[in-house]
Parts: sequence; C-alpha cells; structure tokens
Amino acid sequence: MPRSLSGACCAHHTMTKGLSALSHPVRVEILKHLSGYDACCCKDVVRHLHLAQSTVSQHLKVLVEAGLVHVRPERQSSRYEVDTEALAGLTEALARLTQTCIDASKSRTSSHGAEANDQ
Amino acid sequence: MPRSLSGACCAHHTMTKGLSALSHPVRVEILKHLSGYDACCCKDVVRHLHLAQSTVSQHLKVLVEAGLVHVRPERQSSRYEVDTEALAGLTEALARLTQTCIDASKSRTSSHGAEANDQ
DNA sequence: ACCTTTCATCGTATATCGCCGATGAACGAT
DNA sequence: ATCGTTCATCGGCGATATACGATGAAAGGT
Repeated sequence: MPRSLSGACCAHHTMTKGLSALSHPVRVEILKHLSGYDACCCKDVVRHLHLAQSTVSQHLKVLVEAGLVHVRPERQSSRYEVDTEALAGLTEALARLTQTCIDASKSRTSSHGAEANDQ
Repeated sequence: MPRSLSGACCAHHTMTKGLSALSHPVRVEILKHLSGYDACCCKDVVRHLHLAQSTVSQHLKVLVEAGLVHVRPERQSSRYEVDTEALAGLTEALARLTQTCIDASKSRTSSHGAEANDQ
C-alpha cells in the first residue's frame, strides 16, 4: 500500500502529505506515545497531552489520513496503532530526496563546477 | 503542560519546522531544481514553475527560514543554494523518530504482548 | 540621465489549520 | 430504561498559509 506506482508526482504528493502530518509537534508527540504504549485509545492520548479530546481526535484523524496510523474503529475505545512500514517508507522517500540533492551538488562541484566558484 | 521531554523539545521544533517547509509540493520541486542547477536565482525558478514571482519568493523564504536553503543576497540576482547538510540532518532526525517507533513496537510484540492496557 | 532586469516586500483575498465547547452515537453497567 | 464512558463530528473563532498584483529598491546596460 505505501507503494506509489507510476509518476514521481504521485510520490511527491504522498510524501508531502506525510510530511505535512508530521509537521506539527503535537502529532509527533502523539506518534511517539502511540508507539510506546500498545492499545492506545484517544482518551489515553488526551490524558498524556493537555489538549481537548476533540483536538486530539482531529490530530489522530490527520495521522490516519496520511497513512501513518492505523485505527481499529471499536466503538467503545478505538485502537490506534502506528504504521511503522508507512513511517519507514516516508523516511525513505525523504532520504531519497536528500540523496538526490546531494548527488546533484556533488556532480556539479566535481565535474565542472565552474559557475559557482567566485565569491 | 507536560514537560516530559525537556531536551528533545527544541529538536522537535527544529524537525517539525523543517518538515513543514517540505510539506508543500512546490517547495520540494524548488529544492530539486536548486540542487540540479547551480547559481539558481528566483527568476530561474519562476521560469521552471508556473507561479508568480512573488509566490516563488515566498516559498524560497520559507525554505531559507527553515535552514534548508542558503541565500547570497546579491541584489541583481540572489543566489539560492540547497544546504545539503541541513537536509541530511532533517532526514536523520526523521529516521531517528522512525527507529524509535519501530523499536518500541518490536519490544512490545516480542517481550510482553499484553494488549489489554485498559485503565 | 533613462530604461530594463531582478528581487523583496506590501496589501489583499481566499482557504486551511488549530483549538475549543457542544452534541450525538455506541457500548457497558446498573 | 437510565447512567457513565468514549469517541467522532459540527460550528465557531482566531491565526496562519497560499496565491496574486502592485510597488520600490538595487544593479547593469543604453
């Protein structure tokens, strides 16, 4: 599922969506909390953070929609769980982007690297 | 305020700021373009994308403020350059978070698979 | 001098985010 | 049936993000 089939545009969109989900400190904290304690429910996260239950529910929704968290919608207390594969895939996507930029920079400075010399 | 994380708070904020900067497809595209072509100026990016010059300038500003891009403010044509070390650092921070979550998940499933963590 | 190019910034309009309280639904217990 | 608990969703409010055009400043060419 974390696989993007064709163009890089789709992959970009998937990556930016995931990064957007992790671009808020509260959601990063939620992710760590979910990974630390199994069988996490919304109320559990609410108790750990100091936010309203509706706010936490929305943050969880963002993480779920980004594919980084699985939810088992049990009526009494929904179980939230980190999708470690999706998280690893997102990390790998960012690592690929980083490596692309590094390679491009290195190829410029090693092969010709003419136009960036003066200062 | 749960100050459970004293030292990691700053690191979290840095990471989320960087991820926030990369959470927009246009900025990812800008980053790739900057790494590919040296001596990139704003107008160059404008020509590559189909956005107004002011919009591109703002996106560049976001990348600069996140520390992912260096700018040499030459008046005629400011030079933008990817800070590959900062980008690598951000990637590493995300990789650490991912590893933390994976380790926590593995320790739960291997040692004690207790799921009923109800209060 | 004048004009062009390039860029940053301002102002504005729209959309989304982040937070909250309130509400209703689903389930267990009494 | 009546509570109590848990959770998702709605509506609202303020703040931020995204996009644009317009403007001004700096440097170079005429």
